Amino acid sequence: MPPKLDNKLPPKPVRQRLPQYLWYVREQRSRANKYVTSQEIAYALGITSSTVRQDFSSLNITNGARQGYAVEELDRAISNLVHLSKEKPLVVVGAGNLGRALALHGNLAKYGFSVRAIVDNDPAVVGSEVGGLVVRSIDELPSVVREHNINIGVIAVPAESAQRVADLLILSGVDGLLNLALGRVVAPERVSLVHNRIVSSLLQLSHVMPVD
Amino acid sequence: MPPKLDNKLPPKPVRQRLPQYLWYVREQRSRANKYVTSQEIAYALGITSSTVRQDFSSLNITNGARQGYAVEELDRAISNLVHLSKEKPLVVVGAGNLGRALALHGNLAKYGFSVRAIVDNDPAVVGSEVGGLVVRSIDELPSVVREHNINIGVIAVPAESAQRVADLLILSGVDGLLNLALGRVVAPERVSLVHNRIVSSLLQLSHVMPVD
DNA sequence: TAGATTGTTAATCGATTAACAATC
DNA sequence: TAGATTGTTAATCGATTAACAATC
Repeated sequence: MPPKLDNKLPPKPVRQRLPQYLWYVREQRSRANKYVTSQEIAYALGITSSTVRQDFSSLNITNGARQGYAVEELDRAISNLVHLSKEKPLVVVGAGNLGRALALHGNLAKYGFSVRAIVDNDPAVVGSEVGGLVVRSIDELPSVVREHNINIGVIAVPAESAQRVADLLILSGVDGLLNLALGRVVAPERVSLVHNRIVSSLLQLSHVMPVD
Repeated sequence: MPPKLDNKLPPKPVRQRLPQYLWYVREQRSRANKYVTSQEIAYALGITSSTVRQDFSSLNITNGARQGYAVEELDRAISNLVHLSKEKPLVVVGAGNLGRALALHGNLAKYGFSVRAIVDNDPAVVGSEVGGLVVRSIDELPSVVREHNINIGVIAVPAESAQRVADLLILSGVDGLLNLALGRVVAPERVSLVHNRIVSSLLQLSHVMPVD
């Protein structure tokens, strides 16, 4: 039996926490801290140390049972898991405020994401420049995707067009979608789909629905 | 015993779905559909009809056991629950790309959120205009919050400053925080806090961590 | 009424937490 | 070694789903 070749993806909540783990670990590293315990991490992220250990258990790192996790090794393990150093080319559909903000968003690059193209359906916008990229027509989407080996599409269009754009992206060969629109989007099994909606987040603020 | 005065907040996952319910219901309304069943809603949002009914059960609406829910009544009930028509003033901290996109984001208004002010700590940015608002200095935050009766603060600054900004917002009297930064943010019990991180969403795309 | 759909209880599923023996 | 911290199993918690009697 091989060592431990289970190539299973960590469950969604774990994947959600990975970027924060990474951020915290780097923070420690930049302060020249060599070790960090599950308790410290837990406190910093507002979760329990048990969750931290549970999450890390699949990481296949050396057991630092006396002084906690070795910062450097942790960094490497997590970075590796999220393919941090691998370029992940993406296209932004919709050159409105949100689309532009995303294209200019510096943090994406830090995690290996690279905005390779931005497209829009408004002829008045096509041809204008956003962060060094010329906005191209949505009609060119298929060729743009092919050209740049893009496999992630970001949907930053009004709700009504979200599904249409999704279909077009999938047709163009993308296999991952980030939907920023409120609209309904469905995708076939083989395409992974994540929703991120600012308005929903705001409505989650519990005091928005006061008990009084 | 009074009718049913349990003033309990719906659980977080329900709150997450409310905007989507609302969006779908309005969609139907705009098509002049009078009734909608839990099955139709479920299909549209990619969840089960059981979840839909479970979520709606606390809504205190008339039982439309034959033809489903009355669109108009649903709309009213959900809108009411999320205080859709009530103005919810907010301040955006950070006039970078993300902050500006948010301030210009039309959808916020549709849900009753109103960006009343935007502040930044960079003197070069203070004084410039974003969507009809003049960017003010972060030093003025307390008075800005008081002036406009703001109770929601949006954190759109680099990770390193996130906690500092949060503290300042809380001190200024805000009781809800939306954190868009990757950094760690903690807040006292009485302040509600929600995180929304684009990078985390992107990393959730499962194909970013391929099994091969 | 008969048929369809809800509202609600109970069963299932999955994630978080607690606990503790194994490890350094 | 003794003490601290991990890795992992078992217990708990909460959300989703299934099922079905109540309702229109």
